[in-house]
Amino acid sequence: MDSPLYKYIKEYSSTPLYQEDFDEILTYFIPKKLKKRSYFLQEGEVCEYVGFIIKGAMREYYVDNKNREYIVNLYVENWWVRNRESWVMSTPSKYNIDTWEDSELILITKENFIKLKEKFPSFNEMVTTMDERNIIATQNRVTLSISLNAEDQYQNFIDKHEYFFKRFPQHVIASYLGISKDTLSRLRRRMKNKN
Amino acid sequence: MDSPLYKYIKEYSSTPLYQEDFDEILTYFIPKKLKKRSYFLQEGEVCEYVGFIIKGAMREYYVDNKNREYIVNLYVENWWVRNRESWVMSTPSKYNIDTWEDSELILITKENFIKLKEKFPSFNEMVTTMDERNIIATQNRVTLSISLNAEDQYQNFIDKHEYFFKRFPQHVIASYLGISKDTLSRLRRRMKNKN
DNA sequence: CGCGGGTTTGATGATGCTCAAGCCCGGTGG
DNA sequence: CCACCGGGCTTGAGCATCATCAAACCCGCG
Repeated sequence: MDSPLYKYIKEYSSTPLYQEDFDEILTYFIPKKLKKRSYFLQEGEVCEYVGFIIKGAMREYYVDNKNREYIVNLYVENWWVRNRESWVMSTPSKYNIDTWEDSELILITKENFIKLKEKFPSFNEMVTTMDERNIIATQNRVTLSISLNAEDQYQNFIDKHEYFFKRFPQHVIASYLGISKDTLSRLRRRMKNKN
Repeated sequence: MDSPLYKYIKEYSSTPLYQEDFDEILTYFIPKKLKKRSYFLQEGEVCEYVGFIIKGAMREYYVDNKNREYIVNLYVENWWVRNRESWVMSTPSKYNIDTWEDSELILITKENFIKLKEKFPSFNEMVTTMDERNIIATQNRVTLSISLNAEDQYQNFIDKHEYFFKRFPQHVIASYLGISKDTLSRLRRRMKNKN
């Protein structure tokens, strides 16, 4: 089986998963293609679906009252995408999610997602693992943001997230790190001169 | 039943929980008292237990190579405490967790924690809810840290976390917010003058 | 050739840090 | 009862870092 989702479940769960079970799992998903720069979720909408990214790149961002954009998450192939708060609470999203490249996803509703967790132990285990990793990664991001300066944050980003680094332009990465594109450009020059 | 844990499970799960089941759940926990300023977890140790705080206040912090402390999490009554990364991965913790007040906890090992999730649906649901809230809260913290200046972060902290505000001194809150105690002191004066 | 998106650069200013000193206050021991 | 101590908070001077804004540049593409 060469479905990316199948591989993903195998990787993040130790419970066996039979072919026919996976086939059933797949029936709960809806394929969806999104052209570059189209919304997966817009501020004010309730996030009804979780998406699994087969192909593409996406970003999640927040717009403040001065119309500044802050990119809070980036997503590429084999990532789950949703706004957690809106999805869990069924409240209007404070964030936007859109595609940075043409993308292919498979979508599933919250109800079906929960159903799959109850019915298939391997699916459930995969979700637990994924959530745990999410918690660890986000916590790490907080720690880095309060303990590192701009340059060290950027260096750490390059080291740990090459898969993002190759896919998004500098000003997107700057926003993700909470620094201005100008500062990022300058510190890149400084770093280049050092080596 | 007036056990704080019982109330907690009821609050964070919609599945019924029978008295005798809860009694069984409790047998998996180990009571533990910790005097003020003693460690729950020290850097380098593997986090073997999750603790549920019955009484007390704790902090989790990171020490960098210049010996600066960065407080990354605060905990009070009715919170679960652990270092997630060390607990999940069974790797040496990069963080310290200690008590800020005399505290009473009940502890449970990872194996037993997983056992309870499998055996008691209400326990499992409570854990899911708790993890989801954790993800939402931490994500929010990231968003705030990249989009707000020091003053607005502090104001937001006061508004959203009075239960921490009352329990920890200023310099601890400053560290939690990623700003220096001096800056916090100054912006408090500025804010006072405004009103 | 011109356009658009992305990056660089300079000038300037705001924000927050560092370090050292002093203050306040509650607790303790003589 | 007073002196002292320690923890926490405040304050000032000087400095480092980073943001802002505007302009220029670069390059791929229609």
